Amino acid sequence: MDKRADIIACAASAFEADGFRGIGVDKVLAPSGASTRTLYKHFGSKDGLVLAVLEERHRLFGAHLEAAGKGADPVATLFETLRQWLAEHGARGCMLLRARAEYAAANGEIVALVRRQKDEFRQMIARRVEAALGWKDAGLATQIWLLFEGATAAASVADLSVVDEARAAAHSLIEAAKSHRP
Amino acid sequence: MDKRADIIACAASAFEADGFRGIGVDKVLAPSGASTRTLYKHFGSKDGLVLAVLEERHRLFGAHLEAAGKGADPVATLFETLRQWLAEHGARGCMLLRARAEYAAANGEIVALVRRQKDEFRQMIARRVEAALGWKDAGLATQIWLLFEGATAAASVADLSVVDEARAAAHSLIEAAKSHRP
DNA sequence: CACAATGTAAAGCGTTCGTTTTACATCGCA
DNA sequence: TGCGATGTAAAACGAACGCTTTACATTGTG
Repeated sequence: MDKRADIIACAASAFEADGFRGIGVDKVLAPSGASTRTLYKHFGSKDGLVLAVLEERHRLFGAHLEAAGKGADPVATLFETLRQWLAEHGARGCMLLRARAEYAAANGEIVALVRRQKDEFRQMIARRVEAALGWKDAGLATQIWLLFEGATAAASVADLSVVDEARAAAHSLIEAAKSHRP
Repeated sequence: MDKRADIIACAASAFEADGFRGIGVDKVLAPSGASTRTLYKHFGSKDGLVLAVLEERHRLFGAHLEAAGKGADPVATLFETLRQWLAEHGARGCMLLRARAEYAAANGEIVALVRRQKDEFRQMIARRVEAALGWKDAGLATQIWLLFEGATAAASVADLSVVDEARAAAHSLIEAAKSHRP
């Protein structure tokens, strides 16, 4: 019975739906049934909870990617995992970037955390691009990353097929790169 | 001396820096020197001001695109205008999508407005893709859109060169499309 | 001049915010 | 058995919130 993990999981849904600044701690805690006292024992502050939620969110999506494996096409797997994630959690834009934007002027720790997480994410994509291509291509890796972030953002105002379109674009770019340095 | 426009312009900067829910009307009005009374005369509510800011933001970026013209490469112009915009206004993610996310559960009118604006934006991209290609390609237009949204989001946690990378990717995709149906 | 429109200045409305505090229940372990 | 750790319940804190109101200054136009 890990109350801390329970609070984080329920809080993530609440923040996802109402934003971080737009919801109070009482409503954030309501789904988990925890009291405010327990919140401040575990996290110290609302911002502390936000940090924990972001870390867990990043870890969980990474775990999904690991579980999906790299398969024959490690880049396509990226977008298939994204589509499945969005179908399950709802498409409201990247929670990490949303938090960064809402706390840009209010909490530098959150800004720094998200920057670190995105750097890590980019490196993971670069590794997959190298596996698909046979050699490193930093520019191509960035382009795949942009398609990923674009699909995540766009899915909040369009249907999930944009993720398939991103996957197709990534495939085109990789094929073009292959033909230029075979 | 258009006080209404002045309030909107100053409020846009304030919302950009602190988010929409994370800042009070007093601080939003401070840069323009307007009183809360003037705010409620003009916009009726804080949410009304947000709607006006979003409409102006969408209109202004469209005007920048118009001013830049379509040139020889109407799609490249898209990304060059974006880079210039981000350099001038700062890269904190698309303000429209940020508002949509913050008001997803609180204000359906804002959600609907942003959806309309993004649909309009996609159609403008589709027209540019058709001009560059010589024929319509809805899938390709969506892919270019994803690169645009991806670059806008990514620039908040990376440097502005990601916009150039997005432009390069768009160029690759268009060249590939040309060669497949010449 | 008079009047309507438009603005600022500032106090105050009730509500909600993040946070702290007091009081009490439950459980694993020495 | 007893005690510390961990939890809920609920009240209360000052501050900030969105918004309203009263009072007064400025300005363009009949």
